[in-house]
Amino acid sequence: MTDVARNRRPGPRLEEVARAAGVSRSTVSRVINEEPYVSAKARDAVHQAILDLGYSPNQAARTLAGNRANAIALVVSEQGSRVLSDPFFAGVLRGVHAELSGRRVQLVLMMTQQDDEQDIVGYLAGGHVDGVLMVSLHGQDPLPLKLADAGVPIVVGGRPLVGDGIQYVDSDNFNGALEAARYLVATGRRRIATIAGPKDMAVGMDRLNGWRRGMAEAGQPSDLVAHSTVFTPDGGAAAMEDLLSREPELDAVFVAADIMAMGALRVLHAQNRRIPRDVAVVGFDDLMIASTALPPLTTVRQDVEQLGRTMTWCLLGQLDGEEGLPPSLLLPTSLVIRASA
Amino acid sequence: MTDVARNRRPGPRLEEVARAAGVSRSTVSRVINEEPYVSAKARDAVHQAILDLGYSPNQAARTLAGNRANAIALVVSEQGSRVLSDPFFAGVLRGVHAELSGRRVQLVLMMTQQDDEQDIVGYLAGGHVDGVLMVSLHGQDPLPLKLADAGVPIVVGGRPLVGDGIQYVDSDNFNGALEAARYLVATGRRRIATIAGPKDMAVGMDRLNGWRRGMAEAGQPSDLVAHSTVFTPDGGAAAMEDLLSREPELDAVFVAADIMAMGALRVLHAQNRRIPRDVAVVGFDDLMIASTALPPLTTVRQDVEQLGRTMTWCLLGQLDGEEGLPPSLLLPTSLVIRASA
DNA sequence: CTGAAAGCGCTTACAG
DNA sequence: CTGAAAGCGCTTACAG
Repeated sequence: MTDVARNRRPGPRLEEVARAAGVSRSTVSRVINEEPYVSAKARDAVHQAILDLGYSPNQAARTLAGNRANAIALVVSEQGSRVLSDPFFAGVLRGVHAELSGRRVQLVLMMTQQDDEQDIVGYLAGGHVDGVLMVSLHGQDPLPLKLADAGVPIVVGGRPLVGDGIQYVDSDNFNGALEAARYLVATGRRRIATIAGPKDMAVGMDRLNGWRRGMAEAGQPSDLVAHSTVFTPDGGAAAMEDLLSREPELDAVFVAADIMAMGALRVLHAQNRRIPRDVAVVGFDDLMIASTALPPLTTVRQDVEQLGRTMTWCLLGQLDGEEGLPPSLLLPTSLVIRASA
Repeated sequence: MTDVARNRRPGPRLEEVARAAGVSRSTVSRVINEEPYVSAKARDAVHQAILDLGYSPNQAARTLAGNRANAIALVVSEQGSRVLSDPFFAGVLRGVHAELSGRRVQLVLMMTQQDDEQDIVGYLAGGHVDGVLMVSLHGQDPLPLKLADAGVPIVVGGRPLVGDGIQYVDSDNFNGALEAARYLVATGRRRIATIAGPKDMAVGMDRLNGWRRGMAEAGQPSDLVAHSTVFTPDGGAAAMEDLLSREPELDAVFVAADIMAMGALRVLHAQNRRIPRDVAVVGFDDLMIASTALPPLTTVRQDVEQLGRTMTWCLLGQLDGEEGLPPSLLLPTSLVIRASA
């Protein structure tokens, strides 16, 4: 292991602050932890001493004595480290950080590998963090359940496919897709297809089911479904080709992710279909690339940063023992109408 | 503050492991820390006990007793939280994580706000982490220097403009730009412009100076410089318009960032310049968008993940007190030739 | 509202 | 190679 060098901290200790303020260590501790029942006089003296001495409490000692880590982990369950470039992850991270700012809670970032899941559970259950935020890319991940079983407070981003009691926050993928489907129907489309995501991810299934519901409502067939196993432009392109060969007359496609929509647009262009005149295209996510696409993509926006924020306050709420927290939360989406549909 | 709930860890302690293995706590500690001078017999007994009991050491206690945090911080100095979506940051993070994996060192992510710099220095100098990795987006940031002064081991990603003794790792921006300039000269371009980055960022100046050197070598003028204050498509577009109005006859442009090159391409297309026939375009970074641009962008690739990895082993080396570490490091770039030049 | 004292779970000289 | 004991810097009942 890395034998991290000794790191002598020369700063003042609680003891010195107490002496400078003319109070006991207990009182200094109370002031630092913003506990009630400290006289204004004592509080002021302590604050002044802290300022004068440039005191910064030792977190390890606080954790050890207080049995509380003042840190939460953001665990990214990944099958390759490319997740980090994913706009979804970046957005969540932004939200988590925003929600944490101003609170004295540190964020520890962990990425799971295939092999070290045992270690991870041990570490996270070992009290090194107070709770866990997890974004699970494949819905079947057993980690959330294991952690919950081990008594670790956890909130998952994106509906997990396994684990009933686990609190999660997700975008309302079903209703987002339903709204997209209704919009296509309302604008006169009569042969509407969909490019769906992987079947083992809740996000994929929820969006597909929303679209299906929309078709059913309108009395339209819902046979034109092509699944892509990956959220990539190429996956979208292959699915689009498949759909076109099965039904050359299709006049609309709901693509369950903007990134796949890029591939679908490419194929439609290559086959000289005019967008939206011949084929209307609606995406999902509202990534940056949606607005710069040709033509600019009509899409269902999800607020990923809000997802991160919501996950964070849910977890902090759990930790604070707040009452009346919802078991899970669905965040609204909104249809952003541009030129492609 | 967030009063993070008590988190009773029910797991076994060192004490129990020692009892189960029939040795003293000291010996267990030595085994865990992989110290020499432990008999094979004792070692095996301890390992077995750890396994049987599912023991996971308490980090806070280790940190407190050992005066070592077993954690490093990745500090992102930001003026707005959009950094997180930046491919540069994502790449660095990926590299840091890759290099850390397998070592028992945690990564704590921190983002600085304008107002809390005092706190940050206090925290980081307070022994909560053993060292700091920092990606500083504006070169003038005083934080690296303050941390170094406070005795905190630090490695900066991207050459800082202030602070002499600070170890940094950067891509070789100067030589990358020089290679781009030479390529344009070699392919017969006679009126070569550049879109440079902000003057207060080392990355901007280094790439500009590399281009200048290339012009000087070829005996070509280096007057066609347009600075953009931001690395955005719009910034690149404005600079391109400026250049075109100053010199309608220009036949090449080296753009100091792919993201700005997108804007430059847009303007060139709008003015009906054929690329590369009328105007050759070379970018820098080799982002994803470079290969999907129209036409695919010839660009200087920098390996951002490698940057993150290198920063990390430099820091770990510092912490381990390794000898012969380079004061700073420049990573090679490479010209990726596509269709735009 | 305040202080003395015990204790959190480890590491590390020290002595053997 | 091993163990007994001190100590890391806090928090928290407990008693006042």
